[in-house]
Amino acid sequence: MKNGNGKCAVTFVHEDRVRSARKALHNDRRTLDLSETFKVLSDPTRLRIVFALTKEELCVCDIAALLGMTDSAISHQLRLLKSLRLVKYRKNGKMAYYSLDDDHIEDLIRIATRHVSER
Amino acid sequence: MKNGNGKCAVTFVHEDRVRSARKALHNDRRTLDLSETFKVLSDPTRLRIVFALTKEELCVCDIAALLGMTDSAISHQLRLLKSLRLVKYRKNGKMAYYSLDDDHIEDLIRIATRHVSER
DNA sequence: ATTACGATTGAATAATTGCTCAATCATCGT
DNA sequence: ACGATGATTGAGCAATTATTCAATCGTAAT
Repeated sequence: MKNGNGKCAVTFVHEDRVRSARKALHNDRRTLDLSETFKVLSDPTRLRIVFALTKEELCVCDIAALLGMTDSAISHQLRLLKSLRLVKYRKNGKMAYYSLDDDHIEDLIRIATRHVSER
Repeated sequence: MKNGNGKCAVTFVHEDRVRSARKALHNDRRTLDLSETFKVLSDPTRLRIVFALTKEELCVCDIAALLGMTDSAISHQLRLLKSLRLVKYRKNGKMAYYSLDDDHIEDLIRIATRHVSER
């Protein structure tokens, strides 16, 4: 008989290892928070925004000019970055000045850079 | 007249800052590589797989049992993780044993964890 | 008050993505 | 050789997502 249900025969699983590995799992809330943090950095546009903000405090308009995109597109992405606390902003008159909110972000980028440049 | 093209009036951009920020941008290849690395960690299922593999070397079947998913779904995700060199595997008979390929991954998770747990 | 402009927002669209299902491959045991 | 099993693969579907477009908000200047 074919093993049609897409699951392995339970008796052949390494039960001890699975039980041990289970301890390394986080709760759903934590797992989701982590995945969202990585997700916000998983878009090239948002990454470029972050790169730019490591150097300078910029307004929406600056970033749009720098990346050759519309203010609207940038504003949408900044809202995401803001909601996950990667960037913060201050308002001055009509302008909104954005900057990085968290030192960890640069660390994340540094390590990921090391990962992609090796081998 | 309304500013209908979605762009700011160029004369009001902070040209000096934009020029400075431009230096922080990476080339497209590097930016894309980085974003893909973050993207592979941006899915809860893949994150759980990585968590599990920090503790134990596991076969596809083990991971499927641990996460309560089909072998197929896990295999698809492992292929992604493998293609971005987050995991490696060795074959032994019918089984494929997966493990983490890179120390940086655990660093990434540690720092991201710090980010989400603060504040 | 009116006008202009930087910024934000919501709806719509096109593209991407995670999973399922079914088929297939590779290997082991008989 | 054959059947069973772990693993892989491709097509297809539902859900998510990045950007555009148009409308709107808030502030500054006249």
